[in-house]
Amino acid sequence: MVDIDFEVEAQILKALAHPTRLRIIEILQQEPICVKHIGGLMDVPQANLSQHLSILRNCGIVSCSRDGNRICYSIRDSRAAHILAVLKNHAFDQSV
Amino acid sequence: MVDIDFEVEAQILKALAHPTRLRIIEILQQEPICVKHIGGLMDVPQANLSQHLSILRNCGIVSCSRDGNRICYSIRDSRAAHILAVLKNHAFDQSV
DNA sequence: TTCATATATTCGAATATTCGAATATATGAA
DNA sequence: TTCATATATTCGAATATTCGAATATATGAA
Repeated sequence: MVDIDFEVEAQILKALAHPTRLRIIEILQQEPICVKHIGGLMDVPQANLSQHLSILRNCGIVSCSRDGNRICYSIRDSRAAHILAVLKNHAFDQSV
Repeated sequence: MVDIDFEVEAQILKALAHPTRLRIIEILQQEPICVKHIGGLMDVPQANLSQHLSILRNCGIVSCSRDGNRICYSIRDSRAAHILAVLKNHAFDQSV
């Protein structure tokens, strides 16, 4: 019995599984944007926002590039945006 | 600034964010199936499997119904299957 | 150089998750 | 009733996550 291992996939989901990080994905989905601007949309302390961005970066969900003073983030793994879209559908198979 | 709250969505992802639980979703996606049969496909101790099923049940991702001795599980929130499908595409926007 | 601005990192306490071990519960058959 | 089978729950130790506080780093402007 070959057990398909969803280790990596689970890691991706774990990285996305936080309200703040889902919100970040929603923002980045519109357009690449710098940390300052993300913070302006989110009411999360800078250090904490940076921590969440780091988690998304470390598993390849987002990437960033420096532009002078600013660091601009964008979505790198398009599955993140797709997953967010699926979540927003909240379609259930059967009714409760 | 109205902060859209992804609390519930994050909970769904957190419930899915485990290799064993993703594997369960993959199995249930084929057909509803009882715990014994799931265990037969997974090499996970019965008690642990039951714990994972409980997590999926508690957030509405799967539902179950008793059939005599057996308890048959099925996917209730179709987003789970969709998210698994998205994960399997592992399509990246840009190359590394 | 010095300073302001933008961003990241480190640390640690609080909290949550994971999983094995032990046990409980429910059903069917004898 | 008793027992086997199927499944769930409880407990606790190990580990991981979260977040604020403090601090570090990088860039641009003066």
